[in-house]
Amino acid sequence: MSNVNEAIGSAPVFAALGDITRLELVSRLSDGKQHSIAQLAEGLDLTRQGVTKHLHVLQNVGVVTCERVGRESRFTIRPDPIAKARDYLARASTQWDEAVERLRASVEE
Amino acid sequence: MSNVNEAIGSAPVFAALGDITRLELVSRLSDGKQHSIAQLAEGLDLTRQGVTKHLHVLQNVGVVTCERVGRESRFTIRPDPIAKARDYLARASTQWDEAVERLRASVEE
DNA sequence: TTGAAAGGCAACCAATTGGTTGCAATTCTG
DNA sequence: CAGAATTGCAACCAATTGGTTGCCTTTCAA
Repeated sequence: MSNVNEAIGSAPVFAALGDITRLELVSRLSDGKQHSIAQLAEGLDLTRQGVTKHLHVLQNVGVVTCERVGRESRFTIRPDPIAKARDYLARASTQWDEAVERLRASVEE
Repeated sequence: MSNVNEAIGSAPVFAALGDITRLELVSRLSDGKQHSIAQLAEGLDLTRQGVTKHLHVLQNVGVVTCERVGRESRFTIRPDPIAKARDYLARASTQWDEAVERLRASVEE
């Protein structure tokens, strides 16, 4: 995939991570285990429905998946999208690192 | 700074990057050079004011800075916030990598 | 000096977001 | 079975977002 397409592919993931509550949810899910909604809502200062909405946002960009088990909805983190976003930022950093280095060199030459 | 505070500190940066137009602007600014608004707006399918608003969003989270020179506003990328966000994602990845590894080990033991 | 270029500011608008409440449905458990 | 737990769905709401247009100011250049 081209760089630019990976960029626009990562934008929705960044948007999903751009909320403190969702970042907290991702953090709680980072143990790799399955968590029910009630479990994830615990201690957060908003209603269960609010948490549900945030989980759906994360699900829509593929950061988490959901599996219904009995009366529970169990959410699990899905590594790939975040890894892609991470790699994108890593390459972006390298890009301006090198650019700045070239600028410095051309000034000092 | 604690991990959780770095997380909530990165949330606004993620939010700022969670838009295709702004991601494109960051990309154009990744050459480390200064760019005027008119220059950055070129080729984008929205008005100059639209671009200005996006630049302000990026400026508010510290991703870019602005310097007025003559009649131009020159924007420059500012590495730090993106680097912080990158590091946060890197640590998050490591975190669930290790967690998943521990889970796998405990299942197979 | 006069016109064009670059940008700031404010008002306005539709769509989205983040949140709520109420209620119905399913599933577990004593 | 009866009640509690867990969730889904829909309606509703205020605030934010992403975008526009119109107009004014500053600055550059012929």
